[in-house]
Amino acid sequence: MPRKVDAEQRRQAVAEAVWRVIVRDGFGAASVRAVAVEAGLSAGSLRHYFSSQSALRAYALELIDQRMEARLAKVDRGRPPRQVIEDMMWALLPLDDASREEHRVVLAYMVQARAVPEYRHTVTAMYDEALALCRQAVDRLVQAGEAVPDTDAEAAAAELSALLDGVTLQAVSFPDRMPPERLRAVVRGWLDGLAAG
Amino acid sequence: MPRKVDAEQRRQAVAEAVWRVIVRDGFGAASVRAVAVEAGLSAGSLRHYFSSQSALRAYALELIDQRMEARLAKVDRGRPPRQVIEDMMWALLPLDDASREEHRVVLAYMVQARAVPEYRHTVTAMYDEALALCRQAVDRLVQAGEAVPDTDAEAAAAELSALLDGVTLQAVSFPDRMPPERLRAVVRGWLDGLAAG
DNA sequence: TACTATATGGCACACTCGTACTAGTACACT
DNA sequence: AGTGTACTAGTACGAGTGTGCCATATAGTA
Repeated sequence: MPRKVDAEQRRQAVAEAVWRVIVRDGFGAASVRAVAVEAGLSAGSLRHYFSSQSALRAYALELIDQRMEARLAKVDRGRPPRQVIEDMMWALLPLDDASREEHRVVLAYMVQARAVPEYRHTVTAMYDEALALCRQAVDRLVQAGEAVPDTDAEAAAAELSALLDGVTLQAVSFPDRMPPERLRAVVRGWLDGLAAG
Repeated sequence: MPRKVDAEQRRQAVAEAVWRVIVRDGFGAASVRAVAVEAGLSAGSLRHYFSSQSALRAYALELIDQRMEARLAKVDRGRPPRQVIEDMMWALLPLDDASREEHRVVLAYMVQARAVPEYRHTVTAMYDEALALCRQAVDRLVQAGEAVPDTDAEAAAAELSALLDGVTLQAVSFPDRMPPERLRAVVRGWLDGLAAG
């Protein structure tokens, strides 16, 4: 018998199957049976890892949040401010197929969260963290002299946060209109604008 | 019996019922039966106006697109450029409960469009029109001397488009974090920044 | 070798789904 | 008055849903 640590790996594998089904066929298609097939299990077997469908979906959301935070934590902080900030953005923004699919999952949950209160806490926490990150970015750029001193940090952070959500939405929904190079250019352009005043 | 013009009104009323169900219970909850109840009809009766569920959902998307374009067309063009541009933005952005719900519907379709190719054309057209509108806005501001002459209009339009999508997404998903005043402030702040260079 | 916990798959139940079909009603036109 | 069209409601069917239940298999332990 696999030990407990393997059970957690299996739960994660099932959650990743949830992501794939959501990306391929939409949130509503993530039925217990469809996820079980995607994960290579039977529906009855899946229920040994998740006692209900809502528990399954909730875990899949929690896990994607953890994965994104882990990716952000890996960014090397020992570089120039502007470089660290850009690296953080590139770690969070949908610049390749894998992260695009991740953000599609997050967006699907964000939309569903209005009908399913269970998702609201995690989804709102992700927004708050993104906004806080933007605020830190602006503060550091001001402190490093790469932004005009009279910058309204609060307003600039709100604007940056909206800009990042916008390019993310566009890259996720219209990947041919917002490819990685264009996405990077938009973000870099805004940061340059902050420096120029 | 009601004549044809009344039948079209009924179709629109049913489509609005679709919107309400999507906003309240999510896209997947817009079943034929649920929409029929919301519209005050029987499921069998609803099928006399829409031959299938996909036709119903497709019409509900087309109609919301028409409604938004109509709202945009109503903006008075005979005012100073900056005013006209702001008025257009306020006509399109989710600044009250009604337009917030409209954008929730659009966002739901945008997410579903990845699984249902039928929606892609309309949704992509809406994006393209928004981007074109941003491009026009930047051009007019440059022409009116309310933006620095060396502005990269293409890049600025892309940035503005992303910013608008971002504040829309935030106002729709986190209305308490992005209330109308804050949304207006973000947009005005960006336009001011364009003028300042 | 037994025993137990974990894991797996299959089945059954009540429910909802889209849709086809039928019957009945009300109005317009000849 | 008769005929046809538009409309409404209801029912039925097959498919898919979440979930409870149970039989089986495997691996670790006494």
